[in-house]
Amino acid sequence: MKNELDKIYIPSLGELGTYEKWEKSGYFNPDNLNLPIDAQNYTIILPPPNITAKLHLGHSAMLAIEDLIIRYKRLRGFRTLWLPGTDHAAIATQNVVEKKIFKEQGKTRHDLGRDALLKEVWSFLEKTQGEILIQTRRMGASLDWSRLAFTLDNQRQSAVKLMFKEMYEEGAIYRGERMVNWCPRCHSTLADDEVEYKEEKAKLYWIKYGPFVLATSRPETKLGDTAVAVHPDDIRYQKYIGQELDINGVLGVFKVKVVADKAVEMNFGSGVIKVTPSHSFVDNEIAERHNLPGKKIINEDGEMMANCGKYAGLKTAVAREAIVHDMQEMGLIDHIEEDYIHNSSRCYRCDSVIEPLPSEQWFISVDKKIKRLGNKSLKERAIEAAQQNEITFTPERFKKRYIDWMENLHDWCISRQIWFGHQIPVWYKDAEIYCGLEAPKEAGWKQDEDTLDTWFSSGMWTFSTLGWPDNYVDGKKIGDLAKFHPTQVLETGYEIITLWVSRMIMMSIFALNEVPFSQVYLHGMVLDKDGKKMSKSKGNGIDPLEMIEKFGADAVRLSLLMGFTPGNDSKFSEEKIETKRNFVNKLWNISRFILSSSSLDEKTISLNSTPVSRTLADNWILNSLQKTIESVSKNLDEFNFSIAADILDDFTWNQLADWYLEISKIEKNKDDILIFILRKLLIIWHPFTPFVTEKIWGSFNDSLLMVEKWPELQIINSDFQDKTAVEFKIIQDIIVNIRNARSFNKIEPAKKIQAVIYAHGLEKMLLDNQEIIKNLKTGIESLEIRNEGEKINDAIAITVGNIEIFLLGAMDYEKEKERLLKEKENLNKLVNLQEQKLANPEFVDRAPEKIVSLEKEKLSNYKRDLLKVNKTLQEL
RNA sequence: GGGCGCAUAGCUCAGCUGGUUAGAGCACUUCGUUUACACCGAAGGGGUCCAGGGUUCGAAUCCUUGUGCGCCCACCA
Repeated sequence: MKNELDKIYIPSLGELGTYEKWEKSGYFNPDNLNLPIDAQNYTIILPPPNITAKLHLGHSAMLAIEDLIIRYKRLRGFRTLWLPGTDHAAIATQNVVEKKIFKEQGKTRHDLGRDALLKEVWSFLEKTQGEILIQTRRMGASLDWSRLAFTLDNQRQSAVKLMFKEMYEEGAIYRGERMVNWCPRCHSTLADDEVEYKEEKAKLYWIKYGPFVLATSRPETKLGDTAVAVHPDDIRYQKYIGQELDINGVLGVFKVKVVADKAVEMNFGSGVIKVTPSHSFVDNEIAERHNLPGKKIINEDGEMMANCGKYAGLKTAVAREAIVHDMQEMGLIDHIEEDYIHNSSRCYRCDSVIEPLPSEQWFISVDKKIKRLGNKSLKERAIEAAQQNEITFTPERFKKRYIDWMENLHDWCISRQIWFGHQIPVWYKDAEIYCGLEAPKEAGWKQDEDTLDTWFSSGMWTFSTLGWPDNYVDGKKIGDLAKFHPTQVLETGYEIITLWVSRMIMMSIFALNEVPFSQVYLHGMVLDKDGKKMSKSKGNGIDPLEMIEKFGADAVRLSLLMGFTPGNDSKFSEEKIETKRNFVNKLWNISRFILSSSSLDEKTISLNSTPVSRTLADNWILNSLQKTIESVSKNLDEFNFSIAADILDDFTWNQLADWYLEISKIEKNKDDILIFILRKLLIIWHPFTPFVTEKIWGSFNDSLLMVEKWPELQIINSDFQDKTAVEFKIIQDIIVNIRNARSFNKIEPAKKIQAVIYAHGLEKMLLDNQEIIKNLKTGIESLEIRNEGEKINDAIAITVGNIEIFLLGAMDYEKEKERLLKEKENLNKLVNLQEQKLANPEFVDRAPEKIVSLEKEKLSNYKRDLLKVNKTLQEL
């Protein structure tokens, strides 16, 4: 079969149909690939996008990279699984929906109640999830949709429950009163990374505190103080350490202990701090070290508690004013610093000020020694995995970031006081507590109202999607889990290495005692053209769908793959996509040119074996194709996607299109070679630009390109390879120099000139290629090639190595003189430099011999050229 | 405060373990509608590789200091 191609490639016409063809073929599903039993498996689990909003360009980059890897591996004969899914993103999603409801109906979640709110969330979710899946398909992602998962679907729900239960039974999950970040507005704990810090001005109160004067920004917490602390080395306060002091406060005299702790900085403030163990993280740690009691004085609404006398019931900010007022009357305020700048901690959702509170919460213990992990803790195993390179990072520097973060990890608070998410599978009845997969049968049990941190379920993503726990029987993996876990690569943005990557590693280690992936590849962020983060509120975002409509998915993919190196952010603009669109069109037209040859018949078109090369150019291009295949394969194997694309781009445009196709118009009968190259080229480009390559392939093949075989690395025999490259370079140089000379001398392109070439030993080679030299945009009317001859006056003289070229009939003496003078100057400089270098005994004695001889050769070449130029100049 | 990264052509960036005259795309200048492509072709101009110091026969590349950006973590009483 052979169908004519249109003059310009219009992506929007064919992409949907092409994707449909792929999907219908069933080849996205590894079970349908016709592979030998011993084919290796290759798995990537797609980082599930949040269903809070449509996809942005960051997601597109992720899809482009992962699809590139997967398509490449599929072509190389791996049993590839790329598994799709979405993330319920508990807090984020509930927040979006809450805001929406408040805007539309003026109601809060408490007005609606749990069930009604959840109903709203689910209907919201259905809509955005649909949009996300459409966007993903439009990018060309070859995901196995038959295995689509959601972090909160039924299967994942039962997996999460079991995981919780197992961890609870091992003691890896516990309930306890700990300091948490509490948002009084959302009524929920926040993870450390959900807290944002904002610099702002506040008042700093210097208060009289027994024998001390100390600074505080929160005088109301004085009611909860149980100690003061100083640095152990601070000579000013040595005598107080260990004493118990009576302190005068707004509610009367109370006792504090003086402790010495290194957390206190001597040079900050007065070097004395008050310790409020129940309402400050630092103070809490000090209290733990010194065994100090805590006193809770602020409740979950951010109000002063009953134990605060007349201040009870006041919001903390109000209480602060009142207490400062009273302290001033009592003469307890030394002075007040007005413009004190500090960081206030805020809720990342509602911007409320965070209250650190002791609260009853569920935690994952990262330090507990766990029997099934050989009496190591989750933290130890997770660090070990990176240190011993069970998991490697690209780029490598993120290994350090991961390990540093892991080492400082505190117990992970996994309970959240929101409604959307996995409800904690624990039931209470009076003092009894039950953890299980379902509610106890008897009446009177009440389930814990809290839900789990969203990262708990997404931490299980690599194995919950592969059928854990059903596929894990008596400690043995079966089915998909056995085939596809551990996965090969986790590809994601570097910003969630701590939030997500680390959690997946811990969860997988606990559940399966194996790492979830062997390789972590981290991409950077896609920024706008000014280097700012794209965001909806700033309105600087670029909508991927719009770009796909305009330029095609292939162009969008290429723009995100090229010039994008691992771990580095990339500034992005529409122009970049445009240039890639141009390339896609170029590839289209190259194919169109090759396929439109009238002599192409069915036999040639289906030809798959290496054609015999007949000329130097044939040899050169096949040789070059082979090198390209080799180095593209190597770079893809090493995740150097951008470099691989650059190499391919260079071959396709600068070698094939600019040279070989032009030559093929001169040296005829290259159909077999051209079609051979085209076949290989389409296969290699396919992982980058799947749509256009599949479309072209489909115009002369009945099979699908996506499951073709990657070319063998050795396509031609390697004899004379180097000779070929050198010889063809000479031809190229001759041509370029002639064009150059024409351009410099302003010889009109249409004007035909005569040329005489003295080949000095390369006569035969040049004669073999004289048609090319004559016709390849050099505008030569007659060409004479001889081994040597007399110098021709009245002609533009060019030298290429030993070869002398004279262009007759278009001499402009002034121009030519100018050119030669410039060349002379340049050569003089080079000769000087080179002589200096070679006169340096240290260089000659100590540099490798190869380098020295190379440099010597260079010098003699320069000198020879200089002689020639001088001679010509004289003659002019 | 601790850690990491970046600084190369007007712009966006490549340049791995040091070795021909430092590259690409875009932009710019000149020329060109040759039957694959104007989403094109030919030729060209443009760089003290942030600064200082060091290692080396040789440094954009390695070490060190400084400057200017960016990010991550901790959080200041």
